[in-house]
Amino acid sequence: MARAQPRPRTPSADVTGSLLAAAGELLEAEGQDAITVRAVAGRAGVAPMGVYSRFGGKDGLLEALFVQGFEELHRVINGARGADARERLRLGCLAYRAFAVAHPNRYELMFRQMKELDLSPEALEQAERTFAQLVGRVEDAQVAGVVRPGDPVDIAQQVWNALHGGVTLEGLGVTFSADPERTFARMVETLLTGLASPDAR
Amino acid sequence: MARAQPRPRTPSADVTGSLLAAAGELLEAEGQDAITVRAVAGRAGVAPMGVYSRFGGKDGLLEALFVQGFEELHRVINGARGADARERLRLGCLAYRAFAVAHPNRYELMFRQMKELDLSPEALEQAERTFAQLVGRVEDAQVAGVVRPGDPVDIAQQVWNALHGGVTLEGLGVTFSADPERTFARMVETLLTGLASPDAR
DNA sequence: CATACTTATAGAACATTGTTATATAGGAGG
DNA sequence: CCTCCTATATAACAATGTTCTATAAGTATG
Repeated sequence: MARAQPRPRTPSADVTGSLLAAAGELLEAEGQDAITVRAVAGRAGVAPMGVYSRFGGKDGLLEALFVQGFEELHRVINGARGADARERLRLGCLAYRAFAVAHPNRYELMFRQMKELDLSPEALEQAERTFAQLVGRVEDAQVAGVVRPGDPVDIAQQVWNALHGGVTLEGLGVTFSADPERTFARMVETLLTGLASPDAR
Repeated sequence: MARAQPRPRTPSADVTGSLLAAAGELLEAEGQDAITVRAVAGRAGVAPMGVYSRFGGKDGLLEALFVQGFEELHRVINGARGADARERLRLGCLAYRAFAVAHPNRYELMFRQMKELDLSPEALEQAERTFAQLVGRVEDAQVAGVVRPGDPVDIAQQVWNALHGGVTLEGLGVTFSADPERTFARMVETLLTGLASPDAR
């Protein structure tokens, strides 16, 4: 009997995972602008509607990539070990850059989305956990006497400012130094040296 | 035939200036995303085509805003005066932040466009002039003996990294410190203190 | 097992954007 | 006065995020 042609449907049960994986691949390979609803859905083998039913729209998909990114960043920093507190703080900073260099498009997305879309509390919490990691290493360095006393959050913010600026400018390709990695490492040393002496003000 | 003047007849109004002004107003008021070809042309009272005949497209318009921004940033830093070389470097850093805080959307555009569109050599030169300004203040501080010897470009890059990161994170609203301006000022002090001692490596 | 109901998905449609093509108004030159 | 050229306005085109609608797949119910 001549029935109307049935519409092909995706047998895969893990549509959410397929979409997220497709978006991640597009992001790493071609950058954030390559993430279009149609491109992601096409790569995942589903219709564009899937992005809306599963993630509530493109923004939800980007937020999922944002959270993934901070989870990975947290892992990378956590993997930086050192003999003493100063070294752990220093290597944590270098690990921060290593992540950004290894995943430039992901890093860019993480901080661009921070402004463009209003993130859910859960997503923000993941970012805050990563910052708390830095605060913890600062506190350890204070206890060890290699970083001056004072609000560790304020000091960690100073460090984060410098780290973020360094990887951002390097990612933009607007570094004027010949060896950005070395300049970054020196900047971290400069900060640690400056933080070793009491606040001048 | 060939005319002596390339543009013998000017339109009744300064269309180029009107478009640029309209784009600047939209940028400052509503941010970069508000800059659409139709919105800019409408505000300037001309047809969308004007953006293409005058600026070669939206990218040309954004580049003009980019150049304007670096010109203004250069002026603001240049206006920062101080009693000695260290103070001039310090106040230059604070002036950098003052510009970014006063024109957050403009600042964001300046650094976003640096990646997204390939800028003309003239536009890049304006940005490099602004960086050279910072290098000059570093050199003066080296001569005065308040910044360690070494490649001034490398040291200026360290400083610029920190400045850019500070204003970027503040602009994103992801500062964890209670008083971002104070944290920024302290970060500059930390850097200057660290740069006062010879390179540890 | 068969039927009715719910849910998820495919495909099309809509609004907005940057861009390009086409037609027209308004001087400049002869 | 007529013709040509430039600039502008209008319209059309392609891509994108989003919404709408019909229907296939799945689930409960008798």
